[in-house]
Amino acid sequence: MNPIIQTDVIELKAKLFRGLADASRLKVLEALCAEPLTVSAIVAATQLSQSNVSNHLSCLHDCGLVARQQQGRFVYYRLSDPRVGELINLATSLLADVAQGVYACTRYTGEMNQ
Amino acid sequence: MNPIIQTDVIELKAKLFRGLADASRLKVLEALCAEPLTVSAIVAATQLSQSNVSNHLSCLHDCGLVARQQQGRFVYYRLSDPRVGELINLATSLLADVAQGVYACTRYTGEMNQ
DNA sequence: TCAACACATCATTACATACTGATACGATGA
DNA sequence: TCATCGTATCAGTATGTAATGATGTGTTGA
Repeated sequence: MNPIIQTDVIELKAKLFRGLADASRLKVLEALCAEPLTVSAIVAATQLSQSNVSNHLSCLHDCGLVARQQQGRFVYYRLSDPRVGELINLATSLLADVAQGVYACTRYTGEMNQ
Repeated sequence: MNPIIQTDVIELKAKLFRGLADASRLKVLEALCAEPLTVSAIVAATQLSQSNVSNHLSCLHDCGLVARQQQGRFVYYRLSDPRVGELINLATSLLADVAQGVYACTRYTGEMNQ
C-alpha cells in the first residue's frame, strides 16, 4: 500500500513543476489554454522553431500535461487537465504580488553576484 | 503602464515555477507548510546538508516564496504567501491523475531512449 | 509513385544550476 | 575576549537540459 516513498513523490512533483518551469513550455501551454492547436499553429503562436516546439510537446506529453490527437497530417494538442491551466493562473496571481522578488532572484541566473 | 511585455511575464512565471521545480526546494517548502522553521530545523527535516539548504533558502527568499525573520542566532523561515502552498497542493492533486505520465517522462533525464 | 507537407527525432553545442567541502560572518554566553 | 553555535557564502565539479540544424517518418494529393 505504499509503492512510492515520500522522496519519490517529491521527485515526481518537482518533475511536474519542471514541465512548467520553462518560458517556451509556458508559452506553449498558455497558447493551449484557449483551444487545441496543431503543432504549426503553436509554432506560429509562440514564434519558436518547429523542432523546438516538437521537443517541448514531446516532453509535455510524456509528462501527461498535454494530450494529442492526430487528424490527417495534423496533430492537435490540448491541455490534458484543467488543473494545468489552474496552476498557471495561480502562479500568475502569485506573481503579481511577488514580482519584485522574482526579479531580484538572480542567484542561479548568473547575471550578477561576481 | 506596460513595464513588462508578455515575454517577460512568461519568463518571470517560468522562474517562479523553477523555484518549485526541484526536489530539495520542495522538501524545504513542504516542511514550511506546517510552520515556520529555523535553518537547522529544515536541515533536520529534509536531511539535506546545511550549505545546500542555505543556498536553496536564499534562492527561495530572493524569489519571494519564503520570508525570513531573525531571532537571536536563529533565522526563521516561512512561506511568504498561502498560494505557495496552494500551488503545491494543486500539483499534488494533479499528480495523482497524471503520475503514470510523469513517470514516463524520461526525455530529459536520460535514463532510456538509447 | 512522387512531391509536398506536417511533424518527430537525432547529434551537437552551450549554458544553467545542484551539490559538496571549506570558509566566512554574526550573535551569544562564559 | 574568546569559543561556540547558527547561518551564509564561495570555488569547484558534475550534470541536466534548452536550442539548433539536419535528417527521418508518416500523410496527403497529383
